[in-house]
Amino acid sequence: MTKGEATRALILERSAPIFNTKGIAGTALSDIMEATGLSKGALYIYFENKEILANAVVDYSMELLGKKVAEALNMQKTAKGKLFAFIRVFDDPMDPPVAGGCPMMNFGTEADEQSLVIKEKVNQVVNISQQLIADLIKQGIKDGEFNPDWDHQEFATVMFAMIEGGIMICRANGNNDKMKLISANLKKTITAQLL
Amino acid sequence: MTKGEATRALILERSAPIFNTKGIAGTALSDIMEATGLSKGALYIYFENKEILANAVVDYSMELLGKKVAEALNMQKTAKGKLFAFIRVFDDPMDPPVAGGCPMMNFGTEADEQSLVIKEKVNQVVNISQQLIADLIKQGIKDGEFNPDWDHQEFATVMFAMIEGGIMICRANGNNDKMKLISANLKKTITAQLL
Amino acid sequence: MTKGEATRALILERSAPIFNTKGIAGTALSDIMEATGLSKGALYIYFENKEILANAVVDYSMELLGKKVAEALNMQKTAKGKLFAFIRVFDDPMDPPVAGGCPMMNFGTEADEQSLVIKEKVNQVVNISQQLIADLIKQGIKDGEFNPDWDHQEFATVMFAMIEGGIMICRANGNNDKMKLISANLKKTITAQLL
Amino acid sequence: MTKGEATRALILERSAPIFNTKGIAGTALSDIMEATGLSKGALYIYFENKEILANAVVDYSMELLGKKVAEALNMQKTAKGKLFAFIRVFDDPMDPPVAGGCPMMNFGTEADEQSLVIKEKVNQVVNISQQLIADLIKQGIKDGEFNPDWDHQEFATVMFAMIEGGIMICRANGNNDKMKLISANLKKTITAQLL
DNA sequence: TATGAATGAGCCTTCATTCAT
DNA sequence: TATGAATGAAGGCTCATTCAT
Repeated sequence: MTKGEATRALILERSAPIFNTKGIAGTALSDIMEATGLSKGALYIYFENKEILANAVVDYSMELLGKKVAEALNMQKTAKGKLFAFIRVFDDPMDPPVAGGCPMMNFGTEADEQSLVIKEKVNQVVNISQQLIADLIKQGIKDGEFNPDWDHQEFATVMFAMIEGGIMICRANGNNDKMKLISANLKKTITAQLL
Repeated sequence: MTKGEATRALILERSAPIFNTKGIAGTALSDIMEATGLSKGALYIYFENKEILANAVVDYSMELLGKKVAEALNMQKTAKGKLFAFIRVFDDPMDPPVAGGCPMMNFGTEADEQSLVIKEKVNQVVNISQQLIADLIKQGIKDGEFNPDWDHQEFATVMFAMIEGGIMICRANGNNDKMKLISANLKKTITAQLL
Repeated sequence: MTKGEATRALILERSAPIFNTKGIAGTALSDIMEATGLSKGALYIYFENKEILANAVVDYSMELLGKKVAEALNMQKTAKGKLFAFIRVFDDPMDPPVAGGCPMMNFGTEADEQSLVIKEKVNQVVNISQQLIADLIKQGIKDGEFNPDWDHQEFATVMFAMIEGGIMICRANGNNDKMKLISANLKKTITAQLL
Repeated sequence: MTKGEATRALILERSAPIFNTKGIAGTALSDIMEATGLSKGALYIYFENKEILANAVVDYSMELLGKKVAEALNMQKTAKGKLFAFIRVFDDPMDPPVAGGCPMMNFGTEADEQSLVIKEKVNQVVNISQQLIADLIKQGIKDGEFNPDWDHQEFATVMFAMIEGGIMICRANGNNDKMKLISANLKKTITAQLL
């Protein structure tokens, strides 16, 4: 990794929590200068403009989230284990896998009518996430782990919605209480489908 | 209503969808001037500064949402009817009860680390909403409509999370497909608790 | 004239010599702030951006030049008198009719490959100027003042080119010496065509 | 020519049309980096700063123009031939001897109140050009080619002014039409002085 | 009550310049 | 000789806010 590549990586790493926290419109380049210790001019060496930086930060945050999920899932063998691990990744919204909250929700709500590019990035991750859950269940059914009549597509959407809604509630509340309820409920439903 | 009160109401009415759509940081006073047809000076007569206007807009949006829910619920007699009506209010995220999307999610994610005042307003509505659902179930149980063993507190949170998560998915997708799945699932669960 | 109109006029008046002297690219908004005593924000009330201001300044300068020429010509009765008056307007390139030099040459050379809008504005004034000279001669011929065989179209172009070239020479030299030669030569040619 | 000298020459060659086209203020070092394929640091090895580069480019452009004129004149024997050749060099302002337009006019108008050094360089070339024409005529008179009463100093200035003014008109017009008129007129005047 | 002229801080961006490698 | 990472001043522009009218 050349020095330039290291600086580029540093910028992404340090900007991501800021964008995720303050929003894209609410983040000033001066915030990023402060967080990185770089001059304004240096930022423009690596990112043509703020919009391009914002897009790169969204990509970075989504990839980071994906890695955290993959890591957690890889440590499990069974479908049930993997589903429970997925839930655990999002179990603690006050200390989330990507600093600042859920990037899907944060960037999604802001981009809704601001940036088509980011809206589409969010859309893809939202879809992939549900598909991942659905695929886990399908595999579990194939392995004789789950009830073959379980509607995996429906449950994937319900589970993903419950997690995202739970994040939203907990960040409003300022505590994780409601997420505990939700993850318990999800685990109960999953367990009920075990053969 | 004096002329002044009418102007104040007009400002709130016209600004609400803009703030809800573009976010608070992303909304300029010039946007509101354009939407209301008022001069900059006039806005400052009714609202001391942008922050105070934003707070008032959040209140207005939450009240509007509350009214839409109350209206829908008042047309129903049974607890089941009221729960179904609640779901229907949020059934169409692409044409939501408050223009621009769900104000709880939109203002909540932005305010998360920006404005404690708005964060607290959102928190209250989030809690009241769950409480409303829980109370409907409690009443339904008292009236002999629902299974008395139903955990109303848990379901209230689950249902609210599923709706909010569903809104988030649908706005990312750009269509209501997944919300149909979710509301069908919710109705199925509710029906299952009927005596 | 409202206060706003007065301010707008002031901005044009004070910016014109600066743009004409330093060029459009070379003129900073801070130069105009200083010259007008206005704040940056105030300039943007009257002109959407620098390009629009520059275009307005070009218009203003060309109109000013046109007025100076018209004024000088209106004081003369004969075609010869008017032609001589035209020459006199440009007789003193070190103290030109529009402060900073000839706006046709200054804006024309800069706009050449920078701004199609200004290039076209300059083109029009360049053509109108030659046409004005040609028309004066035509009128003089009609009035029996000039030799009817005089090629007025050719002379109009030659005279205009000599004046513009003369301005360029004199501003390079830093004195009006060569312009004296040129205007004497022009007057000689004109006189030679008198009947 | 060492490699360093070659690089220095390359920079001048490639920058000249850019400076001549976009102006000195309007040319960024990044334009020159792109045109030369060199890094920022490399440019600073050969030219201490932008001003010194600009001065060198002006010198280079003027020398290039001088060479083109000398070449054209050397192919002619008679004074008339040389004068006609001089005119031909400037005959096609849309495809001028130095790419981007006449450097005397372009650099002259910009430098007028910006750079005394460049203003003086332009002044010298403007004077030398007229002197060259005057000397050609003087030689023609001495050789018995031209009428000895011809005011060579006056005509030199008139001819030079007409050419420069013609260039300005044609670049505004976007075509060479008026230059044809002007060069025909000049040739007619010269021919009239032949013995 | 309402306007609109004006401000100034702050934003994004560009650019000439420097310097370690 | 040449690179490219980095700087910081300055440029154009936006925007919340003020205030005389």
